[in-house]
Amino acid sequence: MTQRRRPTIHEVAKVAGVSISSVSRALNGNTSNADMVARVNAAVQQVGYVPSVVAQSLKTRHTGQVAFAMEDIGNAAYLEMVRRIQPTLRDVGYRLLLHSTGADVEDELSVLASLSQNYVDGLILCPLRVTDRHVEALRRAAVPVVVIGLLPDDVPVDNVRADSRVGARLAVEHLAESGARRIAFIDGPLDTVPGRARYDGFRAGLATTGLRTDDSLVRFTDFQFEAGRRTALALLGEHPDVDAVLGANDLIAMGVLHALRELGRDVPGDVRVVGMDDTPLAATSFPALSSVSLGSADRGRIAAELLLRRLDGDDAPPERVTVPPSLTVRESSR
Amino acid sequence: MTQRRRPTIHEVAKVAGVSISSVSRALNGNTSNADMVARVNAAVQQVGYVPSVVAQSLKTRHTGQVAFAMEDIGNAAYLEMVRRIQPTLRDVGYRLLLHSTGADVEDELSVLASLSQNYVDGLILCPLRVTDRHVEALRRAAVPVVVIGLLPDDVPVDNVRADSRVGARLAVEHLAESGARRIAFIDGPLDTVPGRARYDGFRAGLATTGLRTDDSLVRFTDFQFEAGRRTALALLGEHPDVDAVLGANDLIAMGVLHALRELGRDVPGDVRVVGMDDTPLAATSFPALSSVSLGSADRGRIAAELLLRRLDGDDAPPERVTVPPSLTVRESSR
DNA sequence: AACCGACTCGGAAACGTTTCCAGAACGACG
DNA sequence: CGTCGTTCTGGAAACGTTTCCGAGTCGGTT
Repeated sequence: MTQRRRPTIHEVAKVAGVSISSVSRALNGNTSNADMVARVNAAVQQVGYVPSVVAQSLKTRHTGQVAFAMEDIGNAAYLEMVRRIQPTLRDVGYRLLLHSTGADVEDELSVLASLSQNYVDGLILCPLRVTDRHVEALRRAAVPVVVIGLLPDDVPVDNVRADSRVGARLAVEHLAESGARRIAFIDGPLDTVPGRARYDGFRAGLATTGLRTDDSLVRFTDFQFEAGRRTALALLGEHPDVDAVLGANDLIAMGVLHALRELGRDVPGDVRVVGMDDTPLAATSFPALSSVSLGSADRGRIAAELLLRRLDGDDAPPERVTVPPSLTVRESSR
Repeated sequence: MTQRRRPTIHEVAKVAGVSISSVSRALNGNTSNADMVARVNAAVQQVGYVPSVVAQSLKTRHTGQVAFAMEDIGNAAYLEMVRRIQPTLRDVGYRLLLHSTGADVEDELSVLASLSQNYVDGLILCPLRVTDRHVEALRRAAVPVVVIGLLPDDVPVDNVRADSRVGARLAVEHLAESGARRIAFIDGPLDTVPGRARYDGFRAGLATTGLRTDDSLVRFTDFQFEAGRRTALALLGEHPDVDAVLGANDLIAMGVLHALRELGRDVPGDVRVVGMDDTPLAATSFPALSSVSLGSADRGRIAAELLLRRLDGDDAPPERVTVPPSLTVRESSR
């Protein structure tokens, strides 16, 4: 490997026979003399010059980079977000940095703190939960931040949220309309933001449809397939009269489908099932799973757009966008 | 927002009453005088100093960043890779940049070219296919590159590959051992690297098990769920005697499962099904899908480790690692 | 007591850009 | 023909670090 030093703007200037300031101007379109531009371009070609983004960043004080931080990219919801955030940013020339915090609150905070190092121009953050220290860190963040998820009203930061409360209510109303009377709910942990919101939405749905609230039909477990399966087996054993189950996410709902199959109950004939998040799992399961989409892709796109506005210098007051949920009915509840 | 300028090493030096060189040395552990270190640290605390990584990068000529480029992060195989690459790099202080090239060869090449801008210290690349221009670009890449996927032998670049040929053979041998005699294969496009390798592996498996090769039982379609389902419906209509189907990935195999269900054929009683890639889909489908893992997570981890070695200055000849496939047998072929 | 080596510290020069500023060139106008 | 305004160019100063180099201090050896 020939360890030749890569050419700088000085080489170009020498070859073109002009000053480095003229080279810079020609390359950045700040010159009108066509002859100068042509000479510089020729010299650039000749020496194979490529600007150093690091030096540019140092001088211009922006990096052309944006970070996205979330718990685990393996989570389908975050994955959908990345898939929309990346092209949105890329189209206007930003690079995307990924931070998987791995469910570690300290790690989340250290990402926020590290923003002072100025290695990115902005951040999109999906916090697991929002502590006082988060609020403090968000207040003094060195660059614009957009938070995807619930956020106290007084935190001066752009915010995009899903409405999983309404989402859960939608699911319950749909199940009730299609004839279900004994609707069970398998939720995630109640001390997480989505777990809580979905529980509230479930009860709200029961209330609006006039169904009786029976907390013995509600279980809290992890947002995982096996957890959903085992919990469903137990629940259905104790309450054979259940005629519909709402899973707090698609993985749980898939577990429920498995459990029902093991118990020999027909879906949707005996029991209807609905999941949440509307991941690719839902469309390919058998029977195909009805699911409430919480608009992950949209949330990602909107967050990216909000951030881009800030990076453009917009200093309007922070915005709060709520993406409405939508239910896709498939065979599991038809 | 108080637009106060963030403090530099000069502020720290002034407050501590020492020179900027001493501050730099103290912060980088190049000084032994405990008193100096203490004073500098105190000053750092007092003014709230955080080093500028951009300035550091300019001076030290490395950025602490690594890029990972692939077609689409939505693909489960790439997703698994990212999930292992990120922590591996993070543990030694590197940040990860994501490039989804979106099946665009030009975009892939432009990523390679952009390496000359020196915004990353290294790259992990999963090329769709390897053209002459790729080879040329890889040869003159400005920073170390590790390629995940097939690569001509003479390209001087670290390389990690799966062995989907052996993977497909494994699947066929397993199906034959469990009693299948008429094994069909639904492959992806034959002009893609994995499509070709899996086809070869399928035929090799038939050969080693002594089963007759019948190309009317092989179909080429897209690596997608719907494609798999429709192709399976057609295939099984024409050949009702098929007693096993290998899908070239899990999505195709899921489509096959659906098709069999629509046709009222029992799995695995009437027809056994095996997929490839061993994605999360496989474990949650019903019946749970047997699948050949091509070691995406391992490939990601190994690629990251190889790259780290290069970044550490290792200039040994390029390495070539092949990750062996492994079959996980689940209900769909038991 | 003088000298020598080891060690520490400050000054200054990089790293590769952008941009401010001042001067040169030049046409136009009085 | 002199002056003024405009346009273009080159020099030089940043941006915020790291690191080289030389000067100074100090303890130990002859």
